[in-house]
Amino acid sequence: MTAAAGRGRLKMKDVARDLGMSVATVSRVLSQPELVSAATAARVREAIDRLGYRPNLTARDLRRQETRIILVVVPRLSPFFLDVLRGAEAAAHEQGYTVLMAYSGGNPHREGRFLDQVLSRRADGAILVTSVDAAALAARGPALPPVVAALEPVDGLGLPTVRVDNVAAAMAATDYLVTLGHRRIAHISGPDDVPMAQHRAEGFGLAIARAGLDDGACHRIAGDFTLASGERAMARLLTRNPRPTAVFVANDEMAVGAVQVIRKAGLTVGDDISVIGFDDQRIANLYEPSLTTVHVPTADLGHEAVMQLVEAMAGRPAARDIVLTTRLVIRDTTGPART
Amino acid sequence: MTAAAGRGRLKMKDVARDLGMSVATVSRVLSQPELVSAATAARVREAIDRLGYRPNLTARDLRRQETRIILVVVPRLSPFFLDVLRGAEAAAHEQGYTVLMAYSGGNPHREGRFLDQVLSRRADGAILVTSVDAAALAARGPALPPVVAALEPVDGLGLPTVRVDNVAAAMAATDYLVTLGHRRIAHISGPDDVPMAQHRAEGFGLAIARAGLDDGACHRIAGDFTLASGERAMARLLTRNPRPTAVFVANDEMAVGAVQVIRKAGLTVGDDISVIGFDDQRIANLYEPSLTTVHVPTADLGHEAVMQLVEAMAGRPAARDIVLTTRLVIRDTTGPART
DNA sequence: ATGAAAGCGCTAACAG
DNA sequence: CTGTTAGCGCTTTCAT
Repeated sequence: MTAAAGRGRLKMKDVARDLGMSVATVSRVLSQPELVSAATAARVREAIDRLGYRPNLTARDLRRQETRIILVVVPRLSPFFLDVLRGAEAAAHEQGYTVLMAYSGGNPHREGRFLDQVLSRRADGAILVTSVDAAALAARGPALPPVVAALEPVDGLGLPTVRVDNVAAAMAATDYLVTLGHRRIAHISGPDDVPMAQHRAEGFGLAIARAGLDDGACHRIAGDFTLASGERAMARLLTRNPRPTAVFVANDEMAVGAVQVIRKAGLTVGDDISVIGFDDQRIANLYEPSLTTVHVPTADLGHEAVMQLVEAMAGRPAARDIVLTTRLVIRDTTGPART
Repeated sequence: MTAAAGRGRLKMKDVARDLGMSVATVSRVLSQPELVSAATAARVREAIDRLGYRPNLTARDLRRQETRIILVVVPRLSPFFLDVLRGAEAAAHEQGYTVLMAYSGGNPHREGRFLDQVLSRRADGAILVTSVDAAALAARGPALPPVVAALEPVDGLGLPTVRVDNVAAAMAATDYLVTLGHRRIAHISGPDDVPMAQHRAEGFGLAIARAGLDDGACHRIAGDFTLASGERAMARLLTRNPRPTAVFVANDEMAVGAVQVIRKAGLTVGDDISVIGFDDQRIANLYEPSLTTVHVPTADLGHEAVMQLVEAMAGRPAARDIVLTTRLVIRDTTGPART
């Protein structure tokens, strides 16, 4: 019993021979049954079942030059990206495509390898749910496969993009804190080299400047989007004197970490210190106190990205840049600045 | 630039012609460079880069009869399954395989279609992180591809399995509540038709019986593993008279829902009512009060499943049934029964 | 060290 | 309606 012995060894030829027919007829029963007489089709199907034949999709793909597979490349396996995937999955199913997901770990090298899978026709197209290094992508040569960027644009390649306006959303969130009377607002950002983090930090900076706040009092500390890094950043912020009265955090995970540290320090969140997160992940509404945060339509992003990809794969000109709307969801971690 | 027009359709033949060589030589540079002179190899690589050539993996797969791809089929896109995927991903990477993930939605039909992908040689093997309908699987014919079941066995097919002992773990959790003096212990289970849910419920029943508790006072209500269903189930349990003093819940999500309902009812969790969850997901430790729960080594399950699959694909006899250990993690939602 | 040629299993003209 | 045939792009003997 070697591995090969158990595999789908039977070929179409074997089925044809069993029936005394040509492989073309068997193939037609599988691909274009309307071209075959009902009686013949029935006989063929019976033989297929009886023999346990399975078509070799690799051969079919090679011949048809398409796979009906969409590859979704995600940088991390967090619930956030899962939501995007969920939306993509639903749209692909509607369109008769199968979604396979690949995990890049944010590693440009691995990201490139998955893109090669598409370039090499193992999938018809790809969605990059990530902020890829544009240089790494450009290095893959002039011949990019059908690719749609989701969440963040990939600079300089003119890739169709489905995203949210992180800069504007971060500004709106910061503005809200200003409206509440806060003057010393800190920002816990994501990694400096991640475009999404950069944009959210940029929005923060713009809002601070526009409000005319003292930039020196508005500290910025970088985390890495994990809860633990949010805790570390907040712990450092609490040592500043005077300490901030509000913190805008670049995602919900870090925001939860920040809230925990604030509470452990004996301070009251939403009163002593206000906190705003980003993404509106499930935990934002689940945690106590529930988190004021920026809602991002993750599933819609995935759904729309697939629709754009399907257009692109069909050779139709896709919209270059689709921006979905975010909104600030006000819950329990924000309140007026105490004077 | 002579290359610009190519648009990803370049074939090996085009590279060979550009160099005045045969395709065999180009192929060797890519697959078996040691058979080619260093000078030739360098020239070929230069041309490949210059022209932006990418090999067609579908053609290669067809010829080599292998893809080095492992398909991981998950029933739901929850963090729980993500953790399993994470472990699988790591192990596959070590072994030179690429993991692609497919989402079945628990739908046996779609599960079958993904299995067909493997049977049809689009992947070398698959891991079913789920509780598949054994009948649906058996119907795929005698020629099953290399498949390993993770989390739950698939009855009657003798599939290699990597799992935890849900029955024993559920018994241990329930026993702990008995030890604390609880006599009216309820169970919020998962869907009746999901084997994992069945096993956890079975363990609960065995523990209740062994402790000689009044079965009529130990209510069972089925949820669907979502937080909202845990809330609904707990709300109903609170209407029972006398109401339970402890609840064993089949996963952490539902347990969190249950805890929220208990608190909203003005009762104290861990004092008025004890709650035990299952899985030890991140939220179990994050939520306040932190959740007493059964730790499941999710990433290890994925890792071990891949290792078993690699063995199976190599034609080596894999272990039939690997059981990883769980352990009860005692946190804040459990306490002695009040007399 | 390199080239010529035979397929991998399937689909799609093109003929009957 | 069904059969014959020519590939899809690549790898791998078998020659040289």
